[in-house]
Amino acid sequence: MLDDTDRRLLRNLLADPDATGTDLAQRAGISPAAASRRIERLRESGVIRGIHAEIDWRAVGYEVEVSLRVTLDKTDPRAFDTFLEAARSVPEVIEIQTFLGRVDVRLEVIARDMGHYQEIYRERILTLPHIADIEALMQVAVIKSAQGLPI
Amino acid sequence: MLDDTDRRLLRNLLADPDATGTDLAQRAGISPAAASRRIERLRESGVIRGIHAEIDWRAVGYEVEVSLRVTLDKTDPRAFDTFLEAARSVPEVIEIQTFLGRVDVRLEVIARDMGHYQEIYRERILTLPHIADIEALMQVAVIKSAQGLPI
DNA sequence: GATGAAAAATCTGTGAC
DNA sequence: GTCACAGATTTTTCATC
Repeated sequence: MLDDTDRRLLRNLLADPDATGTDLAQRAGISPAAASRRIERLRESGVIRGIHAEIDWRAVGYEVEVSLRVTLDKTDPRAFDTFLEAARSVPEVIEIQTFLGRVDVRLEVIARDMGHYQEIYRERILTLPHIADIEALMQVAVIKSAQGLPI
Repeated sequence: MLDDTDRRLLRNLLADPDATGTDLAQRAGISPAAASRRIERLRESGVIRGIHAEIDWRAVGYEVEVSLRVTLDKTDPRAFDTFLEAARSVPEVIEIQTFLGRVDVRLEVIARDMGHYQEIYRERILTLPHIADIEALMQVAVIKSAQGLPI
């Protein structure tokens, strides 16, 4: 369901995100038409989840970035779903990951400044359903996000 | 340094990553040429850090994803830099974030399976310099990553 | 079912204003 | 900032393997 040519396309796409389809085709040793069709197929099958712009939140006025580890109340079996759905609707929550273990969820929250963060935290985070415990870390920087990878 | 038109371009770029420059121009109420120049400027100034494909690692054979919180040895003042540089060179580390507080760094590590993870953990993570403590969480899923945002 | 070649459609970027 | 245009890029068509 994923041959060597697909892998080569993906590897180059990650290593050089600004490469054009024609570039990728050349490096994978196929024609631009074939590359175009393969990449389309990879998107439809979900291997490529999307092609997104990565924003420097600080540069657009969001100076505060916080990583929250949330532990949920285990008494309600639907707590997980209810919580996730509610968290998804908070615009300042820019990432949600779920885990296996004591910590259930990690939320990445951005805010314009500390006052704004306090506001979001009190009004939009603490009000999320089924929270048992929260632990917060202030983020300083993102150094690396998925570059050259061994696909 | 960032006017309403820029913000509108960014907002639409995040909300609809597949939109073409021409689409974004229309929605921002400017000509495609102006949009092209603005987006170029946003990239050069670092507001747009890049445009990357997001991969479903499970779909390409990386079944295991682990989030590691690393605390560094504080006796060496250069520990931070040395550690980060070494961590950056590990291909299976797909994300590095630094924090303010007890935990210094979060690493996101992917592996093909548990055996592979053990190998990476022992040979490429534990061998990183200046580690004082590590705490691991197994990731189950990523639910949301930066969609519609209040820019 | 997938490919390459070539044409068509579309998009991006530049220069003039 | 717009407009017009040249150049590049993506995508479709079609014949072929």
